[in-house]
Amino acid sequence: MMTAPLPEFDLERYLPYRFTVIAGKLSAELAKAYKVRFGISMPEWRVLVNVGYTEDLSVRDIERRVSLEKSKVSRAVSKLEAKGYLVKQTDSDDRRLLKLTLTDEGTRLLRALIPIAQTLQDELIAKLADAAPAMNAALDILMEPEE
Amino acid sequence: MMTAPLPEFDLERYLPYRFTVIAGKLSAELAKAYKVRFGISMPEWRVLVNVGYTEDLSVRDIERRVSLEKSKVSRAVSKLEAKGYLVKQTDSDDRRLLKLTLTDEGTRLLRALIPIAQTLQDELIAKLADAAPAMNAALDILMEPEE
DNA sequence: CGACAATCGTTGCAAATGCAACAATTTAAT
DNA sequence: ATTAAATTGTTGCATTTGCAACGATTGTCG
Repeated sequence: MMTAPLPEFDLERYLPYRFTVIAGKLSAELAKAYKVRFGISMPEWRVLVNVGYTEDLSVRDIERRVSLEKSKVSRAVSKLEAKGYLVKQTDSDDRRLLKLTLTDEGTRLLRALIPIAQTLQDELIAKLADAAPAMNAALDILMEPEE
Repeated sequence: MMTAPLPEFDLERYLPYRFTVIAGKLSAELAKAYKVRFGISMPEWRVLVNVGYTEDLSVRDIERRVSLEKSKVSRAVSKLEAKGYLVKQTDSDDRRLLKLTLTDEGTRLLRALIPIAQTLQDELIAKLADAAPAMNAALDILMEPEE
């Protein structure tokens, strides 16, 4: 007995799949460069950027801003602290919170990392050419939180 | 002594980051539905789709098509086999290769999974509205393999 | 033919991940 | 004020992941 035919479906054009593949490719390039040359993982990089540009962030703040699970943030922060790139202080107003601050060494590291990220971004934009603005508009829509 | 200021950088607008976040969101929805209702993981889903629509695929074929590491493919295939959704046969022409085929039960499962995926896709397209075609064009560019 | 390289799929193992549980602290409720 | 509920960051644990090594098979080149 034959089973009924499958409905049409093209994985190659399927959006969640496409995003996963592209995200993997894009992050892999950066991840490799950072890991090899600086021993830094993607979660650590994201934490660094956040702490670098905003003062006295907490783990929870970062979790919210960067869609990074708090356990991931916590571990990334601990590693960065162990490497001397940032400092944890407990907030005196609310002692559940941490105040995270880059050390000078952390700032130096971040200043080395950013041009690499920026170059990759520039290459992508160049590759996309005309399509870039429309794509960014689309990404804006997809980034906004569920209703 | 002050450290030099950081170059400008906006993580929120950074493409690899944005893709990672969006990919995570989109896949998470599907992954949860599939895991809860069918006990199927994302790698298993991708394998199912591929085997469902093309005859006698090998592990290597799937790896190539779906940017899924061969160890991931191998494990997904084994799990699907254990659940009775597909069958492995060694290719008689080249006995290093496997010929993967869905069982009837696997076909039934896939037929249940597809509408769920399709609905999600349709919602996304609706949400994107005008931006959809341009975004797909951009994704095409980003999907193509490195030079 | 025969040695050597290449390819396929699997597996071992260390590292990364997700999730729930937890202690510490703060907030809310009665 | 006292108890209960909620929040923050950490950690334990099971699962997943990535990567290299491996056996098995096939291809290449003398």
